Amino acid sequence: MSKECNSHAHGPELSDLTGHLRTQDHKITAPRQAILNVLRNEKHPLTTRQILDALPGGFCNLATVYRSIHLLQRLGLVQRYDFGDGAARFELTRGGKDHHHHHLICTKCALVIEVQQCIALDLEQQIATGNGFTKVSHKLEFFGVCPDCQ
Amino acid sequence: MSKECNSHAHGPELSDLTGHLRTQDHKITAPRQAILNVLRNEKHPLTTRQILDALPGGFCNLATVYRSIHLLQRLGLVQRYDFGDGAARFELTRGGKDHHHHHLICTKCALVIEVQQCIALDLEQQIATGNGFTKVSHKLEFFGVCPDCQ
DNA sequence: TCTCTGATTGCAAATGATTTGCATTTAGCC
DNA sequence: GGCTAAATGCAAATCATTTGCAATCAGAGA
Repeated sequence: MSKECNSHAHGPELSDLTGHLRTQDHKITAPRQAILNVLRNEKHPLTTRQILDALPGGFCNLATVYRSIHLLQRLGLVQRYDFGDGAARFELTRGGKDHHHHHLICTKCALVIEVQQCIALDLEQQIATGNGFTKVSHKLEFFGVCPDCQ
Repeated sequence: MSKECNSHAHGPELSDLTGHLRTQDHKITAPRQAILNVLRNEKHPLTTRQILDALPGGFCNLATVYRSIHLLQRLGLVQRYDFGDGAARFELTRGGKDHHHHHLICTKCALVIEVQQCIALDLEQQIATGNGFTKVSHKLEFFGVCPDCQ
């Protein structure tokens, strides 16, 4: 099948991918590149099914999307989000691992807005030390009804 | 089967249940009372399966647990939490709807610690007005490795 | 460039959480 | 005590996700 995936690459992530993959004994395959490109063109988290549908017809299997996404997640290139429905969503990690953000999700129409502020980091540290936990992280998402749906 | 469910009732929630249910044309059934009692004796959120297992053998069906939990949730008596694994967890709403809290979960052993502080409420309001959203809520959970698992 | 080998993929079946259709039972009003 | 809509049990359906296995492929080395 024809590769449209890395021909019009833009941004630094594709080279990140190749770099990260290579250093860890993983192969740079067409599905992985294609999935990464889908994520690069999206500004909101996608479910695995949405990723699959965004790939050119029959490009790869849903199982491969799952496996690739998990790999990218392990490498820190992809971030997982949970919006409270049963499905995990994935978004490209942009601007380094430290740049984290949250979302405001409309419970009626599923509109997603990025929330840049994060106030939980201080509390996170406080909670970590207060309870003797290490490697502390947090998940924070906001829900509501957007102007159009009110 | 013998009813152990509301014989040793303690705390205000059971009367809350009966009150809430009655005013909305819902029936007070043995499964609903039993499920509520399980939740009253637990201080951390439970999955539907854990609720079922905590009920005396074969007391009711898993489908009934789901339906009851959803009803209790709609009535505001039960709160849903997501710990990032695939399963929803449910906890009794204590001390009125305003008393909300979060959790610190060990990613190794699933130990759960309640986090009383909540710093997201201010931000929640700010985000609501800033984006024109109404009925804004949020989900915030902390994850880490507990002292025993380090 | 050719070969080799372990990593990766596709497919289909398994798993686990959750929902649903339908016939039967039951709570609570009369 | 009987009636009726609501609730339950059961089994099957649905949806997200994982997994076993045989076929394929990327990339290192000849």
